[in-house]
Amino acid sequence: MKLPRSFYARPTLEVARDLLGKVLVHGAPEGRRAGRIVEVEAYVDPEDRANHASRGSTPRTAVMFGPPGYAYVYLVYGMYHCFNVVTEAEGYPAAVLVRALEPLEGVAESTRGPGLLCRALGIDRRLDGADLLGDALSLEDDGFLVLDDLVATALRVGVDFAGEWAQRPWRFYVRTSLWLSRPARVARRRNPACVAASQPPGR
DNA sequence: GGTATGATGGGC
DNA sequence: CCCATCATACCC
Repeated sequence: MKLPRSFYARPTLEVARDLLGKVLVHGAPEGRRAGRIVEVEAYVDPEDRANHASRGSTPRTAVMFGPPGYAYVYLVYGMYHCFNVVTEAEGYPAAVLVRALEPLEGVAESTRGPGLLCRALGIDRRLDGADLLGDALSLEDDGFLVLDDLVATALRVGVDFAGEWAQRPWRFYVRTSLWLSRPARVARRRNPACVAASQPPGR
């Protein structure tokens, strides 16, 4: 079932954590494309320099100032799109960036990264401002549960320019997933202990 | 294993 | 000029 509006109208860090395990669905004309969310980042605070809305409302960021449960989709580095979920009450600009999906349905390319997953699901700026309770783009709960023990936090990727705000541990991911973004996979190789609990005991 | 760099185009 | 990225080239 689709997540209700009330799911999104909450503190952004709670929404980010709870988005892990939910299913992102693009109801494209060519068919349904879907994946399970395994990695996200929170853009929580209007003062956060990494938050696109920290310089006020602009044509690009206006949707972040609107009601929760809508898509914020933008072009990044001229080549890729990024998909975000607008959170909090109307007027408070915050969002969660979806960074990686486990492919579920109709997916032929990699979904391991925010730009790649948009390409794989066919998400672009035409879906900016889409209502996530609508048919084109939605988030669904299929009953899959991500236990707290499987959730790790880390610094957000690519926001070094944001000064002290870059030090906030506002990235959340399923630490055992095979489908994380490249930065998350590299970090895990450097610190295998972060998946130790997922290894079967003994042989 | 790691870091550096260019593609590419809209935003401010 | 700035980038909420990614693939590739090259070096240890």
